[in-house]
Amino acid sequence: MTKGEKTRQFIIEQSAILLNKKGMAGTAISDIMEVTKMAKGGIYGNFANKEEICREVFDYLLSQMATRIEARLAQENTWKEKLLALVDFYYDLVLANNNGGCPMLNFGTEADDTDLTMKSKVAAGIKSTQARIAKLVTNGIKAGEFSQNAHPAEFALKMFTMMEGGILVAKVTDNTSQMKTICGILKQEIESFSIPRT
Amino acid sequence: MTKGEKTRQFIIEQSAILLNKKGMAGTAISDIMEVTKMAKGGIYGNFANKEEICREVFDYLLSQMATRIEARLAQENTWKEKLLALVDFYYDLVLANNNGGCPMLNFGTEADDTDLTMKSKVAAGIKSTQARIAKLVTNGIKAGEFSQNAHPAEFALKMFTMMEGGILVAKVTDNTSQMKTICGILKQEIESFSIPRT
DNA sequence: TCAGAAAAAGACCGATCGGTCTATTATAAA
DNA sequence: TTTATAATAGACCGATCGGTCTTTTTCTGA
Repeated sequence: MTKGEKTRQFIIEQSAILLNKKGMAGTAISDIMEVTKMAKGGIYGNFANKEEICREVFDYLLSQMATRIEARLAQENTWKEKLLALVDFYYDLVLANNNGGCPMLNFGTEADDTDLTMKSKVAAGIKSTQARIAKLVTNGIKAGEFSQNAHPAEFALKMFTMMEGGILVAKVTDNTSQMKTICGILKQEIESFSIPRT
Repeated sequence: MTKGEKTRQFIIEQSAILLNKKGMAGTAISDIMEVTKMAKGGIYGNFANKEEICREVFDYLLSQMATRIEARLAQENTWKEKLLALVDFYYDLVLANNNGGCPMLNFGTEADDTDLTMKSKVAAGIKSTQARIAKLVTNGIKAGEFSQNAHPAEFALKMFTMMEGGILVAKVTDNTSQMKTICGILKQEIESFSIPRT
């Protein structure tokens, strides 16, 4: 990793939460200068323009989430436990920390009518997030943990949309009680298609 | 209604979709001048600042939705039909038209970390939207259309969050199929707590 | 240790930002 | 029709925007 690559990564990491909170249009290069304590030349020596910083920050935030999720799920032994842990993960990661919430929600709502490139990046993120959930259900069915009647894609859609909606509610109302209820509903649904251990 | 009040309303109406699409930070006064075909003095003669325009536009978008919902629900006779119509309404209004989507989602995600005033306005909107859904369920229970086991607040939370999440997915992926699935799931759930007519 | 290259600083640029102010125009009551 | 008033146009303001460019500093390999 060259010095340039390190600095580039440093800028991305320092700007990530800022951009996730204030948005792309709401974040100025001067804000990024402030948070990185770098001069403008240092920023633009590593990025062509603001758009590029936004794109890389979004990629970073998504891959960071993915990494943390993988690590968390690896601790669990059954697909059911992994799925339950994933529910908790969203509650913890997105709300407990002061991160600005889910990047797919933030960047997605800002980009949907204005930024085609970012929009398709978010679409890819949503797709793989739902695929991750669906895969856990599918594996659980194969392993005999879940009923054949469980619907992987449908549950993934339900879980993803409720989580995103729940994050919106929690952040706007400054109250996590509804998010807790949502997690409870989802866990109950997971129980409902689980096959009791004999 | 004085001329000033008319112009004020005109500016709000013309700017509403623009602001809902491009966001508060992403919309410049020059954009509002363009869409209203008014000069800067005309805008600032009617509003103290950009924030005030944003606030009034949000109020307008919410009350517009409320009005349309009331009108649509008034056409139905039973609480169940009203509830089913509300599901369809969100699908139609928010996605079919090129409106920029749900203002609570758009303004909420932008404001949650930056704008306390707007944030509490969105919180109020979310609360009353959920209350509207819950009320339909409660009335349905009272009228004997729904089972006593139906949970108004929980269903309202589920429906609201799935809808908002579904709108995000639909807008970002340019595809309404998942939103359709969500509506199907919700309608099925409404059926599940409905008492068959004798 | 030093020379060449890579990286960063910061002055600078034109454009645009939100917002103000005065001159002009439209309105409405007398 | 006149006159006071309300409303709008548009020139203007300083600040800030994203981005460039030259200079200075830092790094690195010989």
